[in-house]
Amino acid sequence: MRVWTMLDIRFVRENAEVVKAAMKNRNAEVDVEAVLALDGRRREIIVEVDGLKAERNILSKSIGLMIREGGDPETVKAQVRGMGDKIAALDEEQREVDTTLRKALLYIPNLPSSTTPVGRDETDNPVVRSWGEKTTFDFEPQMHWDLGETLGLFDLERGAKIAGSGFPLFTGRGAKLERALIQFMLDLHTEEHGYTELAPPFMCNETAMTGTGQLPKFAEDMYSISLDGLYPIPTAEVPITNIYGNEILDQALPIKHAAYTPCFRREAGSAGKDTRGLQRVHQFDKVEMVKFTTPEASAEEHEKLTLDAERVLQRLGLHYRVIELCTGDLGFSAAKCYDIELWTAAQEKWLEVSSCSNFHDYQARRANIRYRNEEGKPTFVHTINGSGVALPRLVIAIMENNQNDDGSIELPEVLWPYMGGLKKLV
RNA sequence: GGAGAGAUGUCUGAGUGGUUUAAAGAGCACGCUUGGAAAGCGUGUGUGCGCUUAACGGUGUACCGAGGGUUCGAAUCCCUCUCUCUCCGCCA
Repeated sequence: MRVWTMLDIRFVRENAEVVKAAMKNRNAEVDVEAVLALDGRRREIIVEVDGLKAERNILSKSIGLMIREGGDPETVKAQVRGMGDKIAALDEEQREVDTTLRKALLYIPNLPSSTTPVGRDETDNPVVRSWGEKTTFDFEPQMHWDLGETLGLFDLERGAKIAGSGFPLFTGRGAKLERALIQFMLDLHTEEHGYTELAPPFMCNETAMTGTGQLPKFAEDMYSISLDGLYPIPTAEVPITNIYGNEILDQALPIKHAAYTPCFRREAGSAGKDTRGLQRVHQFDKVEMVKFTTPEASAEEHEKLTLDAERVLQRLGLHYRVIELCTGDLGFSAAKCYDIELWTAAQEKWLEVSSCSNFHDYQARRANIRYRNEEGKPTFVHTINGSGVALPRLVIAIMENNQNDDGSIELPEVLWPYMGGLKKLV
């Protein structure tokens, strides 16, 4: 049985202290010693049971021979039957140990990259770079929830009526703006950045959700359709990464995919925080980029993917900054991560619109995605993904930064063709 | 939702309880042959988990859609499930 590993169990065995230190930097409580004990017992059992099976195979063959030659195999049969009982017992114990070990391993987060800054929480995240400048107003700027209502771009009350708070209903030109932004971003990534577009399922099964690391630990963050064992996706990362699950890829790397999907998040535990308007919602649109690379190329491909996301914001003329998450703030599956944040001049704060992560081989191990290295040996790929970008906060930034004193909103020039020539929301 | 057929290695495709140690063919790799190539001939050709080895390797075990079961022994028999195809029903 393949014990799913997020961390290479051999690596953990040989570098226990490194793993312990990494978990400490993450503020993650992980019992490495318990894992090592299970691993040790597992290997003991395998040595013993494989030896017994080898013996049994030889004896079983001799029984076949005896029968063919007219001998009486009953004595040997009885002997082998006894061995069978012992084998069954050991097999059973191994199954239990495997299950326990696998479960423990699934709850261990990835090791941060050696280049990830060590820090305790989000206050230790360094700013890597920024682009553009803060908008200034010579009038009192309005918030997007007021602008949107006045201009008829969305109707949050009616959205809440049919699905609940946090399920926005876009209307008229607001709905068209969503579609325009999606199309603009997909065109940019496919035509200029070399990504192949996908239109994946919007629901995934438990295996896929486990492959990318959402399950088992973050089940409460996900919606679930228990009757069918499905989960509405929290990000396109889940379906896209898992399409190559249990495969040995024979195509050239990197593989680069981009896709639009809606995203569904319960946002458990964040109730009431920054939820006004479109800031934090249960369903939102997003264009996602996913790459599969060799370990050698992953660091560079991660930087490039981040730049691909930034290009979206540059074309839209929006002021942003890139921060790097420190070890204490890093997501569960990520080894290294840049967040891109948009400035909104009305609320005067930064809004996260993209998270660009390098997972190293963590997801590839969980989902079993491999390629053949130069020696022809199956090797886990590295996976990288990032939003390119998420819509609601992007819409907020466009609305709040581009507003005029009469409450109208200037649309970025790159969107004009996608809005049927419309340049301004009045 | 109902009925039927099917799932074997990189591919095609044999295999209904014991030299299956998964036939055969194709493909691929290497070698021989050749001025070079083709043909021909020969050799090799998966994955996981262990043990062993400095390494190359060696060795054991498991894997014939998945998971259980029967048996001394399962690709083969039994049960459950998944997926694919065909027909019917329903439906955008």
